[in-house]
Parts: sequence; C-alpha cells; structure tokens
Amino acid sequence: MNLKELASRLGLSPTTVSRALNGYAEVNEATRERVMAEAKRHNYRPNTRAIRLATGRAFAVGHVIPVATRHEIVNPIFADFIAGAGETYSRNDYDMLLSVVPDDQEEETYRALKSKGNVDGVIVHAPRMNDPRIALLHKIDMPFVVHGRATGAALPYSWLDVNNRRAFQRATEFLLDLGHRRIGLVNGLEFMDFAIRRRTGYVDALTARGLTPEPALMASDEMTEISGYRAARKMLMLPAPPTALLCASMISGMGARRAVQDMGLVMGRDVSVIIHDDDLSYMKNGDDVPLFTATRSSVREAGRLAAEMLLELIANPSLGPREKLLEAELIMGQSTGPAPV
Amino acid sequence: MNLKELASRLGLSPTTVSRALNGYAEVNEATRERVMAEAKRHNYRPNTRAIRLATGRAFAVGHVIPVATRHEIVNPIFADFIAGAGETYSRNDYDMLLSVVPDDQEEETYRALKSKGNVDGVIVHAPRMNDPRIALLHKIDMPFVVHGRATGAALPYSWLDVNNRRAFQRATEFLLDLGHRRIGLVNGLEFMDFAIRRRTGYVDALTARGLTPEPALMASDEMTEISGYRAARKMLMLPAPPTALLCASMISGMGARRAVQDMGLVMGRDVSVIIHDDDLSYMKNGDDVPLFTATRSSVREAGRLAAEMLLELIANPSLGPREKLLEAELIMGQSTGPAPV
DNA sequence: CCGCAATTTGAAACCGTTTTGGCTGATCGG
DNA sequence: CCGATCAGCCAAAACGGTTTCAAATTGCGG
Repeated sequence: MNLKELASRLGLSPTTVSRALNGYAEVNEATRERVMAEAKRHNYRPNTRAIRLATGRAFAVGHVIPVATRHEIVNPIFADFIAGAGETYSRNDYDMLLSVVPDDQEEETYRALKSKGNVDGVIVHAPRMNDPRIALLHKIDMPFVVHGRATGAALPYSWLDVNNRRAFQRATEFLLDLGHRRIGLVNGLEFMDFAIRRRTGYVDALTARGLTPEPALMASDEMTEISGYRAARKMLMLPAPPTALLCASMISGMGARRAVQDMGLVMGRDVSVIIHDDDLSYMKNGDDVPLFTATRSSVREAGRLAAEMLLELIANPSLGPREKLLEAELIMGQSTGPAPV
Repeated sequence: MNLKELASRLGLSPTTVSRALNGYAEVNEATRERVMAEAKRHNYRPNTRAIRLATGRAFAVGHVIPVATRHEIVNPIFADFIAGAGETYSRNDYDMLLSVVPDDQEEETYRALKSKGNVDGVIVHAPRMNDPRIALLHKIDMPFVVHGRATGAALPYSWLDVNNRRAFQRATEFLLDLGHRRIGLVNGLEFMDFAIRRRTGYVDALTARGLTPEPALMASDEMTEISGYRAARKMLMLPAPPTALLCASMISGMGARRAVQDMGLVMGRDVSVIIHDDDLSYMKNGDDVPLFTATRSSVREAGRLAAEMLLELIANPSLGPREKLLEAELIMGQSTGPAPV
C-alpha cells in the first residue's frame, strides 16, 4: 500500500492525503479523519526511502565506532551509551546508524556519511586530546555532539561530559580525609581526554594538601581486568605501597580487588579502593549496598541526553554549540575505610 | 555534486555515467575511464537516498535490541557481536541499523521496519524457547538470521550458534575426570535458549557417569557479577558444598571467584571453576596464561559470520535456510585442579 | 558498397514521497 | 451584487538516482 493507491481508494489526490497525514492545516477536518481512518485500516506506512529523497533529510544519526587495528578493544561502556541514545532515537522516529570502521578510515567514513547523505548528524565517541574529528566535522558541515570533551580543540563544539576532574578530586579528598597519604591512581589510557581530566583532579587534590604526586603511584593503561590487576599489584609490591587505590572503572577495579586479595590483604581494611562507576547494566556495583565506594554517573543517561542534544541541533542548526556537564555522585561502599596505622 | 552535474560536465548523459560507475559492460572502456577519473576528481558519491528509492533496496540491515522494561539489562556480549557484524557490513557497503525498543513493542518494530522499507533483513538476538519472532518474520517475509537457536520453532530458519550443549558437556566431563563429583552450575536465565542447552550438556555429562543432578547445585539468573557471587556463595555454604563450579560467563565467573575468596578458599585448589568465555575484547580471560579454564568461542567472530550469512540470504532469497554450528574450544587456565581429597 | 549485427549512447519513465503554485467555489464586507 | 478573501483541493515538478527501450554509430561479411 502506497500513497497513490491510498489516495485513489479515497477518491483524493496524493497531495491531500499526504497533507492530511502530516497534519497540515489546509485540509478539511472531516477529510483528515477519513484519510486517517483509511490509512489505519490498510496499515499504511509511508516509505522511508521516498520520504528521505523528497525531504532531503536522512532522519538518521550516525555513531562511528573506530576499531583500533592493533588492540581491538570495543569500549565496554559503549553498549550502555548506545542503549540510552537508542531510546531517544526510537521516541523521535530516528534511525541509529552504527559504523564500525578501522580507525585509519574514520575520516573517510565521516566524509562519505555526509556526501552520500546517510545521516543528519553524528555522535563523536571517545574524544582524544586535540581530536582531529572536530575540525573535520566543522569543515564538512556535519552537525555533531561529542560524548566527552577534546582538550585543545580550536573551534567551539557541542558536548556532553561528566565532570571527571571534579569526581576524581572529590574521591581523592575523601581518601585523604580518611587519613590516606599514599594513594595510587589506576587510570585509563591518558591520550583519552577523560583520563587526563581524572588525573588532573587527582593531582590537584594531592597538591592542595601539600602532597607530591609520585610517578610510581600513577598507572595508565586500557581499562581491563588484567590491566587493573597488574597496575595494582605493581604498586602494592612497592617498598612503600599505597594504602588506597583510585580506579578508572568497575572492571579495572575488579582487577585491583583481585590483586589486593592475592596478596592476602583485605579490601576496605588494608587497602581502600574507589572506582568510577558508569552504572553499566550488566556490571552493577552491588545492589542495595554498593560493593565499591565509587563516583557514579550513568552512561546510559548520558546517551539519552547526548542524543537529545543532537536532535535539537539538527532541528535547529542555527543554535550555537550546546554544552552539558554532568556531576558524578560519590557513593559509599564497602571498599573504603580509614588508613591503617 | 550529483549525477546530472557530473554528466553535463563530461558531455554525457546521466544514463551513461551511471552505467560507467556501476560497471555495466555496455559502456566503452575509454568512456568509463574518463567518467571514473572525473568522478574521483570531484569526489562524487551517489546519493544513498536516491539509490535506495530507485532500486527499492535499503542496503541496510537491522538489529533490534529489545530492552526489558523491568530489568534493564543490556547484554554484555552485544557490543562485541555488533562490532563483528559491523565489520562485515562496512566491507560490503551496507548500513547497520540499531533499534533499541521496549520489548513489548518488538513486533511493531519489525513490521514497521518491513513496511517502511528501512532494512533488507535483520539479525535476531537472544532467542528464547518458542520464540515468536521467527513466525513473525516468516509471515512478513523479512530475511533474517538468528544468533543462537530457538528450540520449538515450527518453521525452518537460518541460524548461527555455538554448540553450547557440547561445550558444557565437555567442561563437565573434564571436571569429572579430575575427580570432582559435586559440580555446581551457575547458569544464565533458563528461558534463553543457550542456557537451556548448556544445562542439558551439564546434566547429560553427569548422568552418563551415573551421577544424579541436584537442584541445589543448579542456579539460573542474569549473568552479572552479583548474581554469580550470590549463586556461588549459596552453593558453597551448603552442608555438602560443590568442589567445582561451571559458570555461564566471564562476568558471573568473576562473581564466583569473589565468593570463593570471601570464604577463605583458593580457586583452583579448593574449588575449581570453569567459565564460558565469549572472548570479549574488554574482558579478556588473562593473556598468555588464561585466568580461568574456559570453553571459548569468539562472539565477535560470530557477529562477522552471522552478518555474512544474512547478506548472502538477502542477495539470494531463494537460498534455503542456512545453518552454522561453531564449536567452542576448551582451554586450560589456572582455575581448575584435581578434586580435593 | 550494402545490409545486418554489435557496440555505444541517450531520452524518458520510474521509484514514492513532499512541495510549489494554481484553481475552484463559498463567504464576506461594502 | 460585486470583488476580495479564504478554505480546500489538485496537477505537476522535484528529489537523484536506475532502468527500459530506442536510436545512432561502427564494424564486418558478402
């Protein structure tokens, strides 16, 4: 069933039927109801391909997932972010397009997305320092929202981010207040913007109390269980080991916990651990009582909001860059306690 | 730059240019080269929206992700499967469409995808017993491939699955060979098809050796860390606790490990643990030496293959249902050992 | 050198919508 | 009663490609 067929069945022109269905004012209310009823009866749904060509719009948003050819890591927070964004798109009748591309083809992918007209805008994932994608997207005039921020970007851009600096600063202060003086940082890869900000927060908190950050207590690697384990273990084997650890994710935190236990220590008593909890649905930090003390911020909610922001930008391109900073909450779990004496 | 413009610039008709670019035989080789060169010079890329309307094809594949409105779990293997499938689509110039929908709107979503013409086919995720989606997709004549199988389906269908029964049977036999007699099963939700098959494999192995499966040693829940912890803990507190555990995933395995350690036991000595390892990129089971003894099968590779299968089906709909069963390998880690005496 | 086939090209229809620019007939103010 | 206004509808163009069908040119055998 297509528009022409429906129209002839109603004894109307396609023009009028189209207008009736799209809520234009110039069609008689009685006619509109007749059209609506007939459309429902025949389960008519306008062909998306035709709408897209006629309107020149894609009604779709792209998410380009670069896959590092070397260490093929798919970001674990990705699934939840996508789920959140997808909810927004579904509500607004937009399609979500996922492009999985080798990272050396990322630029080409954006250009193709633009010139082939597959999407109306994109979400930029995992921004790095001086991220080249921002200038590129500006140049090709593609609306976009960055999940995170890109320190060093020359041009303004829309973003949505968690206050990573503040979160890690507060977590560090919390540990300091508990009497800890040697605090290890098990960070993510520090060419990622969020990891840089987290380190800044940690360093700031230490120096504000007159403590000097020690390189041996600062690790940076992928946020996997193994990396967390290795980094924590290495620190705990130092002559002067830390009494507390700050971990970049739930997963590396689980690695850290394993390292603590392997050495016969007790988490929350001998070693305090704070993690950043992205509130992943398959990786809940306990239920009633949180397992880890954590800085928490829902990445799924971030997905919802980032998508909403992008849709607004698409609907109204004249809108200046929009920015949204989410604060993480500090939640108490069982993994922290006063520094051992 | 569009086709008409490019054609007039070349002094040719749009027809010939289109044919030249699409590799039709009836165009002079010299002309084709001129066209190709000019297209490259101007960076011409045909408008996807127009191609789609003209050809009546979507050049896109849908992945419908149902989100349970109650327990909002996003399947953790999802990200890697998508990454694998996405690689295939990128190679073949297909778009991947992700629909995140409340599970009570799933049927409506498939129907809409079909009648609006957004996709040429779909991948069905997380099949359950007697899954209604199979009959539906047959009815609306939408090509599809199931990731997994759906016991009880009346009609034939294309699928790609891991031999879950065999994997868990082998794992159980391996533990039996090590002298274990009380083996706990920490399974996924048993309305999921794969979980049923795994239990079957486990039960078969036990009964083949004259052992009777005990309900107290069989748990079934979401595959989260917490659930794994709870199930393992409960079993280990039994008057006659198991000496080995079989866990449905890396994540629930980590919960089980925590339970073991919490009780002052040592994994691999007091309690042996085998997990199923989907080889998730952010959740590697060790590196050189696997942490857990495991049945391993790459879900990312499954994504690649399932997508290839679907594209073949789309290209050649007359093809009968295709089936592919992948075997999991049993890999030795540090989490298993002979049963304690 | 002619006729026929093969090669190469182009005009126009088509895909299924939206949108532009009338057209008709009724209503209304003067 | 007349011209202007307006509500309601429609024909046709447009979107940017693909595809059908026909035409023009070339090559070749006789």
